Amino acid sequence: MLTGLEEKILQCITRYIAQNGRSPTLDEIGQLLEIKSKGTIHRYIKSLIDKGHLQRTGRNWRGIRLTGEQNRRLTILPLVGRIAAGKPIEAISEQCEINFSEMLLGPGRYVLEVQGDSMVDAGILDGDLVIIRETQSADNGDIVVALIDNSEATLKRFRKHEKQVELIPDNQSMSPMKYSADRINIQGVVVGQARMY
Amino acid sequence: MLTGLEEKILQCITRYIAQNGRSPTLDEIGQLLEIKSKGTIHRYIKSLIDKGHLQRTGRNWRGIRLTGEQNRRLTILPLVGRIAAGKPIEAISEQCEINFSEMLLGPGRYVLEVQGDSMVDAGILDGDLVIIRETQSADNGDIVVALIDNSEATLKRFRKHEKQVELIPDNQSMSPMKYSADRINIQGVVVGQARMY
DNA sequence: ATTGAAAGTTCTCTAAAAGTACTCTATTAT
DNA sequence: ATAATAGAGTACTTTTAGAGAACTTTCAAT
Repeated sequence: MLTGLEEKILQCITRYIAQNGRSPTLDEIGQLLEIKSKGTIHRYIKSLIDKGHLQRTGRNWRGIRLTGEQNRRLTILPLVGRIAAGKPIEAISEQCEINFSEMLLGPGRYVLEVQGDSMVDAGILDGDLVIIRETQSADNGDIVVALIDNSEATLKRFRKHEKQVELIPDNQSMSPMKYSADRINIQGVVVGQARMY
Repeated sequence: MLTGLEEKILQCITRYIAQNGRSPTLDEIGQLLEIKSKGTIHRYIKSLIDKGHLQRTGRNWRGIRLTGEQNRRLTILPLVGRIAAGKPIEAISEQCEINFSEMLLGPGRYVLEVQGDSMVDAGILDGDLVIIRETQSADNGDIVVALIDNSEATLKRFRKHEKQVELIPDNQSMSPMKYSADRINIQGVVVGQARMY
């Protein structure tokens, strides 16, 4: 169980290492978090080490390491910055966090594993997971789970015309298909996508 | 059986944890429910603990925990099946759940926002989030955050040769680059990728 | 090898915030 | 009537957060 400051310091160290490739000094942490006493920082670093979230390499300066052990049940990760080829990691000004729980989970949601390449140009590959929000309607441009003639299911981009519905694969080697609206049932829309390595 | 207020408090705490990743203080609960006395809140929290719907970790601040079931609901979604073009959704035989917490989160991890198209063929698009595990080493084929000459950061596929390191963009219109091994520092490897719509 | 600045360690003191344990009151349903 | 529920409020304890002084260790420039 981490206190507020412990959490802040841990995230600050994680960010610093990600951005600079080495760990910060106590004073640098103090500067980033606007704490003037390095004694205070040290106290919390120590308790983070005791709790197994950090470790020290000998007694070197900048000798803090992240452990990688110790399972915290967390749902929040620090958003450290933007990475683009040929530049240093661009730090994000404010302390920013990504809450996956808030992002992806919610009532009426479920996960499907994607099979096939019909959406590769949208960055949805074979084997990816898509998070679906259950709904009967969709907007133009949404990626939907559509049921055709109550028998086939498919994942396609949705476009509604006058009395027809167009299902568009995001794959240059496949062609869009048009159906009369009454043959298509929307089962849900894609609200997220995830992949593990 | 829960009383009306007990129910309200339990829901309030569950929502707070989902949104903030940590439990609320008594005063915060009071604010959300427009109850002025934290003594009252405390009384109901206590009875919820007695009834087994909540638990406390030690005597910490924000030390309220959800018990098993409710806690798991915050990070898991049901994996319903596989979807492929032209077939009904193929149900997955066993009850299967995707636990995003286990999958993506953990200590020593952080998130970067990807800028640019260097990994599009790997399904990592401009604006996607990648989850990085902090490490100094990588295996061939891993997608890594590499620091070149301690100044540029880049996201590329990693391949080690005898004394050289090759950084390969997954993008047909870009070329791989080779560097002598001492110019390259691995900062982390990609363990996950996520996108929201 | 010496040495001084920078970094880390160990303390003590203070105070604000959070949790705990009560008492007292009002409302409501049985 | 009375028991259960809901709420206010007060007094108290514990935890967390922060400042700062005094000390030791590390590192790099000479």
